[in-house]
Amino acid sequence: MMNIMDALTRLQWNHLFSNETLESSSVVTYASGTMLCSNDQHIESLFVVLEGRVKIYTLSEEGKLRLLRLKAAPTLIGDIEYASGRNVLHTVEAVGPVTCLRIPFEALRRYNRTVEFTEHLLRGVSEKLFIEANASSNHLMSTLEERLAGYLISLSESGNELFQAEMSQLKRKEVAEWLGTSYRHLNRTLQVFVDEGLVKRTRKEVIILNSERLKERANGMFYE
Amino acid sequence: MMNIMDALTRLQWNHLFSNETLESSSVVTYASGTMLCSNDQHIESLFVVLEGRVKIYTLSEEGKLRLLRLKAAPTLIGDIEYASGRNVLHTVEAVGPVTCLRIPFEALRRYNRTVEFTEHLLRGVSEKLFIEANASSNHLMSTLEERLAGYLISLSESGNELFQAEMSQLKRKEVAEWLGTSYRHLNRTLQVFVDEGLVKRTRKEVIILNSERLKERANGMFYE
DNA sequence: TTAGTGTTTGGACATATGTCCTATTCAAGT
DNA sequence: ACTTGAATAGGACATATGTCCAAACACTAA
Repeated sequence: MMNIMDALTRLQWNHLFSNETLESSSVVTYASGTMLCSNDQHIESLFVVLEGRVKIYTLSEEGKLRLLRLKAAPTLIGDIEYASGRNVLHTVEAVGPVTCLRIPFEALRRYNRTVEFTEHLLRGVSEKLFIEANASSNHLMSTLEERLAGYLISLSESGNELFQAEMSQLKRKEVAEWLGTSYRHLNRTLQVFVDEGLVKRTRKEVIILNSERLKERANGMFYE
Repeated sequence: MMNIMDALTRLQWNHLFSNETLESSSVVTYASGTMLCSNDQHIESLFVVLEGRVKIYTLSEEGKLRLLRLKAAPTLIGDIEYASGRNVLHTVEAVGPVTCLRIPFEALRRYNRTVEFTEHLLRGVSEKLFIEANASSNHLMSTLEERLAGYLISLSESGNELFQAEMSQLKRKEVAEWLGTSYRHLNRTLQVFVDEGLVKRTRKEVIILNSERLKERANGMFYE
């Protein structure tokens, strides 16, 4: 059983929550595959993901999946909903076992309306907005070739460890979902790069052969 | 010359700013077409748009325009950048004369770190995130036919006055930019609706003939 | 009027991407 | 060693959308 205060201290988030708030909270553990919250549902707690990784996506009515991100701890889940009072924007699912601190919104409203905490939320939400907006622009303005090249480059460049930790080891199908395209088309585009000698493809992985030219293909696209 | 306090009181935003903050601020007026801030630039002030309308968009390096929204006062500009410390996310341009209260970030940092104000920003930013995320999902998951039908329906339904006020009277070209498509393709799709008798098209406007079937075509798409 | 400029309309064509299917390959289990 | 199921690979075809262009129309200013 993990010690909450230690965990929060490690993240330097210990000053964010009042004692009353923490007393109203609980540590929860989710098995792989569990949904912490799902699309359009009501939500009543903030989750502080302390350990493990989560998958964030939206599922449309027709069943299409839009994968937004794989995120490693620490992350806040439910901050957007707490701030806006709306239903859940993106579904969050545990990838492997996940430990979180679950804090009821009610406790936050009662015991935690401090400037520090609110500013923390604000920073987090605006950061998310930046990522979402950029992803959306990129998607709108560039072709899969550019985005795929960008993805491969982003995985290989140093100084991008966070992205790498979170977004490498996606399965091919997940990469397609993340890039917002079909599995078929991802393969097709990969093959183009293979034909041009930019990458080599084994059954398990893609190896960059010519990162110079691949980066040109990415045309400025870079994820972080 | 407008009275700031009156204007803020009318919006019920008077309690948000301290006296020191307001003393560091100034009222500015922009002529139509002026950029309040532009893409990727540094910004040092928050703008409270008190009167007029602004156009929010991003301009890619290649010169492609992505129109996000036409927004009427009251709106905050620069909140996202203030919260995240990043450069400007979206360009904002005056459509017609615009009056704002300009508040230096520095003043906010010094004299305005209250819970009320921070929560106000937080609500605003998360609201923007919702809109952005939905727009982006819609775009990704649906065809222009659905989005255009959705746009037309959204303009015609009652109970959607805010959207109508902000988004009607776009020129055809702007509609295309907003829907994220080419002028050509917008016309093509419009023609499909004409051929099916769903709408009538004069040189200046589009008139809905069969809102029933048009709504079916929208397939749930609705803007507000 | 005439010229000039911007807006609307639509043809012709190229291309990015999706859908549907079928092999093939690999890994895990019985 | 067989079977089964997931994951990879790619053919064939349909379609949504972009690009480039030219004609028709409308509005303004000289």
